[in-house]
Amino acid sequence: MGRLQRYNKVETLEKAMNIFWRNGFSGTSMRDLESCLDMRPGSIYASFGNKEHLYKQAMDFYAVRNFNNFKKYMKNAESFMAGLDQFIRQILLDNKNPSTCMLAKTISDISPENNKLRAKAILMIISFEDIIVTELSRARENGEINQNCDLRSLARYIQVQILGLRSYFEMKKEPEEILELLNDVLIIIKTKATKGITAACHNNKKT
Amino acid sequence: MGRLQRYNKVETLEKAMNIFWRNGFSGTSMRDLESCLDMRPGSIYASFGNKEHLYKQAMDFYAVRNFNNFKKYMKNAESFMAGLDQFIRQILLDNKNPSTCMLAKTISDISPENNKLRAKAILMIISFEDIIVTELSRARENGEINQNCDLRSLARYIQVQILGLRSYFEMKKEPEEILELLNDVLIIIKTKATKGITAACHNNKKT
DNA sequence: TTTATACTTGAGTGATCGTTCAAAAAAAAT
DNA sequence: ATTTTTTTTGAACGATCACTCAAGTATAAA
Repeated sequence: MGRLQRYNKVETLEKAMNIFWRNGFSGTSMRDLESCLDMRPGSIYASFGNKEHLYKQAMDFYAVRNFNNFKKYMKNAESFMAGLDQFIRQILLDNKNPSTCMLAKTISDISPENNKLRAKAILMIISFEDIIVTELSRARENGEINQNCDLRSLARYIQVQILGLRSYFEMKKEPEEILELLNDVLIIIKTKATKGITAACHNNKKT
Repeated sequence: MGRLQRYNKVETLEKAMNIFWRNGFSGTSMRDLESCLDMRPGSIYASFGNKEHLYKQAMDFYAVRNFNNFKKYMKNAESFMAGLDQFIRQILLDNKNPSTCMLAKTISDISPENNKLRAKAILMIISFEDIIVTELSRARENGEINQNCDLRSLARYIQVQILGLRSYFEMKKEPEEILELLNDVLIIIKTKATKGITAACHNNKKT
């Protein structure tokens, strides 16, 4: 039956995710990974293939954990808005991890030659948008959202808000500012959802 | 008087900015720079110091160009909102450069050890926020903005919107979606500016 | 106890990294 | 012409990069 595995694959992937998330793909060396995972190169390559493949698996780990987190908050909350509030709040107030989305970071980090990783990240961001749409349509059935509201369009808007907040608070984390901006953003999402506004004209649109 | 300089410093810095902006600090090698700038390593080091110093100068170049661009649009437009519209539109619809803000990218890219670069990027983002506040107060004098409006807070909100849009459209650039989202975002900024809303309570705020 | 199997180890691979510097080249001054 | 000054050049440096693989170690079956 051979020697037993010294490393738990899930725990190891979480460690890899943390360091990749913080330092990026090209900012993380195999030697960084060796000390972070407490594994020698041979073991890493035997378990995860190469650096790129390990990054892919770390991204999968990140995405699945995030998607499940979002669904969990949505399930437990009394409304879509309450769930969204809790979900974003937990991300922004967490000081252990970067506030920037790892998928967004991958898309901007990766040089043209590694566009396999880029493409994968894009697919996963779109998947998350699909999940938002699913939750939105459930919320609409509960009467939380206007019938005329374009859910896909609203989901895109929500994505922009989340990415904006996460990107902004990567530079400074002052709780009062976080909560004020989060509050602003949520009020407007709620207004958009209940009023069903999509494409009213603002004054300098020439059409 | 010695040999004449073969390279124009400004043009060279622009090239350096472009490749750094696209590939990031650790994603760009000196050899990439050598071929992009058409300079041999000795010349690069003589003109710009080392890689980190060159990156700093490229960031300065980026920031100054962006700040001036913003001011130019504000000066030429008939209103703050019209200027903001043109400014963001031009960034998002430009296909030659990444849509992500180079400063935001620097902040998320850079590993803890290089936090000189990080700190510089943060300072410059805050400077941009100051410029927004300046333009907002001018707009308030023109009666475009409510007297009760907290300009610093609104500037922060605008930053989040810009960062969100730029991050989102780094993954896909579909003009209709860009224009729709930009329109959505601008309407809400205008509403916030004219109504002077700051911190109304949304339904699940427990205070 | 021995054998077969599965996993870990870490020295070592060639390639590429950021960086240096002596020599060559091009201009002005003598 | 010769010298002086400034810039460019590119081979070469040690360090680090991602990665390999033969040898070592730990388990279960025979």
